Amino acid sequence: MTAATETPKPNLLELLWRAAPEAGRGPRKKLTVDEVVAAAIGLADAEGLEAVTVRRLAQELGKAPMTLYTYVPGKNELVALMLDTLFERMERTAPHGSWRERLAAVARDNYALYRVHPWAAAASPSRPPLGPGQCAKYEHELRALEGLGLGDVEMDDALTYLLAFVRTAAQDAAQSEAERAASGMDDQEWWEANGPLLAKVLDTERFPTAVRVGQAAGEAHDAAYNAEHAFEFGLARTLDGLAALIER
Amino acid sequence: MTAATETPKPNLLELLWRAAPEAGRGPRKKLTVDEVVAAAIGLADAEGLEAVTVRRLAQELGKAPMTLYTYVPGKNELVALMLDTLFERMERTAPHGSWRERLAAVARDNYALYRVHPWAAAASPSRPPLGPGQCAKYEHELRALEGLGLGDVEMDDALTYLLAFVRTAAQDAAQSEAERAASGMDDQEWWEANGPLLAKVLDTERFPTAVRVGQAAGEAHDAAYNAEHAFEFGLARTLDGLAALIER
DNA sequence: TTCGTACGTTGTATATTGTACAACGTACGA
DNA sequence: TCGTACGTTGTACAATATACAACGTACGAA
Repeated sequence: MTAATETPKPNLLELLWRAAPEAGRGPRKKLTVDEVVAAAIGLADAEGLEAVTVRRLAQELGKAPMTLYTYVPGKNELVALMLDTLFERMERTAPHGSWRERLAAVARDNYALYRVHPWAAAASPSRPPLGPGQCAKYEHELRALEGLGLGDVEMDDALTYLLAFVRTAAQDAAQSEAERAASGMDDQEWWEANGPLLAKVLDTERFPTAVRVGQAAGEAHDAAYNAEHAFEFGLARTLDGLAALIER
Repeated sequence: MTAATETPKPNLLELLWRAAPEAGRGPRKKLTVDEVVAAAIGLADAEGLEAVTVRRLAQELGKAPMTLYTYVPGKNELVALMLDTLFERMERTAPHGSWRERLAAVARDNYALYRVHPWAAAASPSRPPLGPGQCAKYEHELRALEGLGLGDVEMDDALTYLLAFVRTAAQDAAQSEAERAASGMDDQEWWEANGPLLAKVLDTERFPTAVRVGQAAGEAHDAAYNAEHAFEFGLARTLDGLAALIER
């Protein structure tokens, strides 16, 4: 019952800021948190986040699975670290031009990040933990909104709104790709398989507008859902929406 | 090698439209797909989607786990059915007023759905499978966009954009609540635990804007992240953004 | 220099998950 | 009436995160 020998789990924040008290006695660590996180990111990039299991990652690093728990308290914390590392590394276009150009650049930087690391869109929460990467990102992105006459709270609201749009757009794009890949059917095969039933069931009496618009949308985009188009359309709308706030 | 006795797995679309050919011989089924789906929805509402396991759901229905696979080919299909059922049942405010009021009503109906069934926001893809519920929903929502001078493709784009916003807002709200509940810390406890480190690490030299704006935002909302505020702010922006398209 | 102990490493083990497979029995159609 | 298609279910398996304890390393005090 002696509480003296308790080794408290490192906090997520301490981990993010690499503020863990370094060990004294015992064997030297043969890895670093950064190496573990980098390996996890590489694995996720190559094979998706679902391939990042403790076993697999350990194997990739030439260690036993349980070893990783010395570096990271659990898998959730690992993912948080992966994300913050991405945020730290990501491209930050130097701000210039009108506020609209500056915000568009912020949006495109984020979208590019998520397109290169599709797993990140799904993993990233609306309010990421305050790691160094996230803070640097927040600082940079807020600067695109300075000097526009917005209050501090409005600046945060506007940025959160913009980033949520981008994250969702990227998430939808990645998911749509993943579904296509998983089904193993291209569009034509899908229609051959499901067309007859749909034709029977989608009568224009019950769903006149839906059938008309759905068909038009389907034909306009080469796939059933064209992610890039949705992003461009949404970005324009989002900036228009912010214009109503900024230029009021 | 006789292919005559193959019982092909029922297609997801067939399942959604309840178009499966009813069985002839053999014992009578003691449940229906709808009962299974309804039980799953109830379970998810009460204890979250992660509580909906095959074993648990079977127990709830007084059956052996594997029995469920007679009604549903797998868990993915079950979730799709749960969602479509929600869409079928959901409130659809009768359209009236300006286009802005009509679209706001669509957004609020969706938001209300996701707030009552928080698991649905996370589970629902950007393009849900074309079940009867989804079709009825699509038809109803498109009508709020008719007669505004938009092309068919633009109508679909605009609706997709609006719905993605609502889904994300609801998702973020649910996630923020879940995290709060999971951590078991209220805001004060969190600050007591993490404040000292943050104070050390967030120096105003590196992150001047971030610290200033972050503090203002944190104080403005009673919690670190106020979901309802984000929804109202975002809805206004989203409608403003669509206004630029509609009233051009 | 020595030696106790804190701590890194790892093998084993457990509780959960989705679902494949085969046995069993029911009730329809010939 | 009876064969067989199909609903039901027990058992089984692979994969997950991670708890626990054994083992050995190397630091810090003697």
